[in-house]
Amino acid sequence: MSHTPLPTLQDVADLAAVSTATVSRCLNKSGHVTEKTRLKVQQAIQTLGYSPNFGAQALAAKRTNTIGAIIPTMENAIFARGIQAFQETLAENGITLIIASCSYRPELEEEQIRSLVARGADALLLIGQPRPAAPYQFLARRNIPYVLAWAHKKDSQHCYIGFDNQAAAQTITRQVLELGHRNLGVIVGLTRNNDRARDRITGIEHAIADYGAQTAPLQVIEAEYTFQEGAKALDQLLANPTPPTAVICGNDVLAVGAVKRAKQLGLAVPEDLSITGFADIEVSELIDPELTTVHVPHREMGIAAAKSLIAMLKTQTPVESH
Amino acid sequence: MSHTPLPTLQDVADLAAVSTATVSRCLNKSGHVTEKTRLKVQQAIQTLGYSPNFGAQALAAKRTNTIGAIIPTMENAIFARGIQAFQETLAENGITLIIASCSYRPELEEEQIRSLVARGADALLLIGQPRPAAPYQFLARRNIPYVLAWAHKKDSQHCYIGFDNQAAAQTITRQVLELGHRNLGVIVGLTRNNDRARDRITGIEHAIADYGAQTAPLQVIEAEYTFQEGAKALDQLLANPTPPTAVICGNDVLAVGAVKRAKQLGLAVPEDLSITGFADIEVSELIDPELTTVHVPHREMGIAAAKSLIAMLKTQTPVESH
DNA sequence: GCTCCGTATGTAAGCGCTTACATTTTGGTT
DNA sequence: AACCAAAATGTAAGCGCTTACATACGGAGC
Repeated sequence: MSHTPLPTLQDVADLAAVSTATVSRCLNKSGHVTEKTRLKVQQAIQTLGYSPNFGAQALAAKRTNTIGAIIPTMENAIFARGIQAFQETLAENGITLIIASCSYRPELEEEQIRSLVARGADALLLIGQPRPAAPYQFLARRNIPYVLAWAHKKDSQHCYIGFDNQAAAQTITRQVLELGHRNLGVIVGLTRNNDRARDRITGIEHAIADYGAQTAPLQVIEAEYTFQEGAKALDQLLANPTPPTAVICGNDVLAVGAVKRAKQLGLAVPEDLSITGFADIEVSELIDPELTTVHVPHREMGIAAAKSLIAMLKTQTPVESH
Repeated sequence: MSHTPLPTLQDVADLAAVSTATVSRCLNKSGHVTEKTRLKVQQAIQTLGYSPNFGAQALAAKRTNTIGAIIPTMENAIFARGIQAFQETLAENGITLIIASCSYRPELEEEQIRSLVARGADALLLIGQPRPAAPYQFLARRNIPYVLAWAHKKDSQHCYIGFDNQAAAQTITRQVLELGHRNLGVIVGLTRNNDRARDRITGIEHAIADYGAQTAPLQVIEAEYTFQEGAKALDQLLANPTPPTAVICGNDVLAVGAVKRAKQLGLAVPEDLSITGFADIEVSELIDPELTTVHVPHREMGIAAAKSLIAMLKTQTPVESH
């Protein structure tokens, strides 16, 4: 397949009988251009089928209108939903999203940060908090704004978009304790490289401490993000000589797995065994009885993250945490 | 925050006491460079903390090592899983993914195609088939390779990566008919702008025709991709004076919703009412009894799509459909 | 020691756009 | 009609990189 070369700004300028600068000004809605010339230019763009060259634009303007996101994985419904909203909001503002996934591996994430920046990301969305200083320095050096989403911490230099996992876990645990349970079990995601999971455990522990509850030592089982692992974890908890009467799960997927297993074992939920979830993906309403779970506004977080980054890009100043 | 300007190729060249061409050659692993000078250059890059400017590179090299994908939405687990695999495979090959979502709206998709190309996508992944000629012409004009994923059609000029929805639907319907059912109901996703859903209906109809089945007129209900809508659709089917004894669902989400509703109504599944799913997202194993569903290799499709595009980019030639 | 050739390196011309600055046009005042 | 500020447009200098082409180098063959 051979091609006539694509039209350039110059071609448009020639056809419209104006200078390249004027065409550029039309395109970028900057500067003052008469309605008349704007029309001439638009006409020319139409007939030529012109569309700007990305590289040239990026080179000359020193920005790409591109924002990068590095998430553990898109397969997790939690991130998928938030990222979808993030992307929609960016798109509304003429910004393209580039995505990398790091499979919960920090060293990979660090590499991805460099890669996305090298690819021209003007700003970055990162997930969670624990991270060595190097990547932050790298971003600071290049003056690249970023937000830390799905995470929360007060009094930090970073911009967080998220909610307080610890407080939320503490609340739901307290509810369970109010019901009279005094022997809890916990199933959470892998805490290695996942501060969200760790925060939730802390919240649970605090709630228990508040109530002076927990007759037996608190059992905490870590499990991968699948139904099967949730089920296996429940087996482990129940194998204990003094099995818990209530199980707090760190996310809905584990909770659903646990509920399913409990029913297989002939246990009525919540009569025989109380189980709670966390994170509000829609599977939680599927099982019977519907899961008691913590509501997390994923879409809202995605939208907030996008807005913050856009604001930072515009003002070149950091924005307050949410 | 103020900054010393970032180092450029020229800076590296100066420090290493070579020309910019040589540095460029080192970076791109092209041309012949002595081991000795390669080391000098590497050294210089290290000490300067150099990393190439994306825009300049794109402008000069006329490619971005970026591939775009336009999917209806990431919130649908089907696409999330496939796209995740797609992205991983691209990353292994040093290619970045840029994503846009079109919410099942074709006019938006057309706009996104232009947008991603303008953003420098070297190639594109599109979902499904029905699409006016304009976008294809646009891509041809710019010599941008693309694949049509999650779709399938024989003897086409396009490269498809997918499976035959019609055949799959026909197979599962046949299984149901083999069980003796002669009055089926169908719940599918919205067919408007969704050739996959349409193909599935066709497959179901063919199977029914093969068996000369269907005592009553076939009821087909379209429903949005949510559990609730699946449940509502089941209500509609059952409202019929001669309600179906088996329900074929166009996707697992609808099927799960239908199963849940059936149980609420006191119907045993599959004894009183047989229900099948389609697409194999993991929710289908959640409900009890586990759904009979059509297995779809989402990850494999994502990987295949990535490989095909990379190949097309390398050879500048289209690749055969899968 | 000289020629010749293949390989390593240097030179410099763009790639297509943005934007600071220079110039022209416009239209309201006097 | 002449003047002038403000608005519109034009001019042209890069942005940082790749790559075709030119040049330098170094050893084999005579």
